Amino acid sequence: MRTHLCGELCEAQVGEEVSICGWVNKRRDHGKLIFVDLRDYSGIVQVVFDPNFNSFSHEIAKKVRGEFVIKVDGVVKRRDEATINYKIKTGKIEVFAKKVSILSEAETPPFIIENRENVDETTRLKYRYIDLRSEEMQNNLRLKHSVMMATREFLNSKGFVEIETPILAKSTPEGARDFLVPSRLNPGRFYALPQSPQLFKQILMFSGFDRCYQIARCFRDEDLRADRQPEFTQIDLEMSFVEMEDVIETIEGLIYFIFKKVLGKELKVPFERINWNESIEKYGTDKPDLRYGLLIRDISDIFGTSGLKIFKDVLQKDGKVKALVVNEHSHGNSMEFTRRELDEFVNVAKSFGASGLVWMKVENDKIQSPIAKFLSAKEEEELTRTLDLKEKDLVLIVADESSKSSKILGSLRTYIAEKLNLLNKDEFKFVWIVNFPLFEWDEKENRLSPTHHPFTKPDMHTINLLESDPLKVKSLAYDIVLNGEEIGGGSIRIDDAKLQRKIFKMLGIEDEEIEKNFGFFLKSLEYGVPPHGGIAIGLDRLVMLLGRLESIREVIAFPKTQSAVCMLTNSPSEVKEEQLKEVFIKVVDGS
RNA sequence: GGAGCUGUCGUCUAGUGGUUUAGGACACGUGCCUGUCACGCACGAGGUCGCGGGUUCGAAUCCCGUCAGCUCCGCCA
Repeated sequence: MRTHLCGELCEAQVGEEVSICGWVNKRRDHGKLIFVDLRDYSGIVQVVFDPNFNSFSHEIAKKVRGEFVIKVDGVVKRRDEATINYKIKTGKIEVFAKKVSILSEAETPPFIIENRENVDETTRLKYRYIDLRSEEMQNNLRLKHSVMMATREFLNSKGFVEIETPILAKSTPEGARDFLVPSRLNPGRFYALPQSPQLFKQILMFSGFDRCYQIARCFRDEDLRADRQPEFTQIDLEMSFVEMEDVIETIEGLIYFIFKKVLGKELKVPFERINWNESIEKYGTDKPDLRYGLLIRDISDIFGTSGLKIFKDVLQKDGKVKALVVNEHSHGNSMEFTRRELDEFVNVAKSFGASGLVWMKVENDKIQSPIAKFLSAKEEEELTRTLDLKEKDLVLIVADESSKSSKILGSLRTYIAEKLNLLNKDEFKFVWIVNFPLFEWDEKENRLSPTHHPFTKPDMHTINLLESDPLKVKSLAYDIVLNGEEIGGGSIRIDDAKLQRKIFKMLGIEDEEIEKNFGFFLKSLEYGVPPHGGIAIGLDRLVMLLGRLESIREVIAFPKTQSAVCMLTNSPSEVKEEQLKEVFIKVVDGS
């Protein structure tokens, strides 16, 4: 049908007869001459319809409109020096049309493709087939494809086997909310779409595949965010006879390979590592952005004898006074915060759950602050020395329960970094978070819950605390963080049925529930299991960051809105009564 | 479940109680135009101001509710 792609035509084809197909990007009608910019995925080329050259095709070109799909047979000609368009790759040539066929007419498009950046996302999602024609979306999805290709190439070369696991899987009440699928053949029973192929990939290790991976679709029925969709894709892998170091090394190799292959960028490996508690202490989060400083400091000691009620009360209740130092060093240039901006920080901190925020700024070598008059000379001196305060430095202080004050300042840290433009968009800063606690305390349920997941192996150096102080037990889990986004996480898994059962029990799962939900898995652990571990990398997030994009929706062809609706197909939708009957479902309350 | 922001021709937007018969740009239609590439010129068509209620002599504008989209908190083992 065609001999060339629009974007690949160049001076080499001058004089040749070519056939090209594509969408009409733009038509410019000069009465006699008509110019059409023809677009396919490779690029744009100008087609000239000249009545003196071919009057028949010129007549047809009069009817052509934007987004029509046409086929053009013509001759490639070199453009006159004066008419060269240096803005496009094919600007030195043009195609003189001998014959044109309209393959498909098109309604006037709801938006101009080149203008998509300014168009409401709802409209773009409703007409996703048009949005996807844009250079940006083509690039984004092709970028994702390249990452998938590189992943397969790398893992295949390391002895991994790609194995599929069920999409119709088993519901386990642990973890995220499941998407349920009713079973027509088994009335009243349900499959669940997998939140991850976790247990299947472990069992494949028990089956002796040694190493396997899959580019796996995962489903979680939780609320959406800019970086979260109800269905998303993970690079999911599992390895036998390995320790944490082996998995980490494999992933560093994979990420290095992807960046080299896809962006031509050589990353520094190995990546930095931070202990989980250090991450929380210094950055107030388990996914720190290391592209900038703004460290959190514990200044409780300074206020140990303080008469200041807001600090005294917190410290007496075992809380902490913590500070975020915003200084010229981390900012890169001189700064001055207005009263209005300081008030804004207070409000932002409150929106993150702070009961208050105290600010201090150094002006003319004096500390200015709403609490300045309550500070003793000694406290002021210690603050200046401990935090190494210089002229114009700003200190933001939160006093609260230790982890809460860290978390609030961590959120504030991100907010300020964005506001002060501390983020280098071209930098890729990876970091491993290690030494996670095995459990967290679930305030609402009043029981232990796993930090990673219940199959994570405890760090054997701390296993003796399992009974006495379970919250102090560390795990062999690891997260990989890129520019403040968690892009993956994994662990060495429990390979002992007795320990696995004990962990389930500690999580407060009844014996009966354990049998019902995990009986098959506990049994599989009893027939010869290799030490094993793995990791899952969030493919969409990784590609989003690789493409320096703001939203995961930009790397998913047909994403859902924040209320989990597909604007293109209008799913989810109601179904016919008969369909419901077949699967024994009765809608009780649709509201 | 909660907080914030947004909603005006196909698209992007101006309009903060009366001069609005809701204005502009792009797109669209018709005509003219042989070198444009953000083509140009002329004319034209196109709006339940998200929806419902209220306040007012008068509402796109103020108030209440509601819906939708986005960002965030909770949630995401």
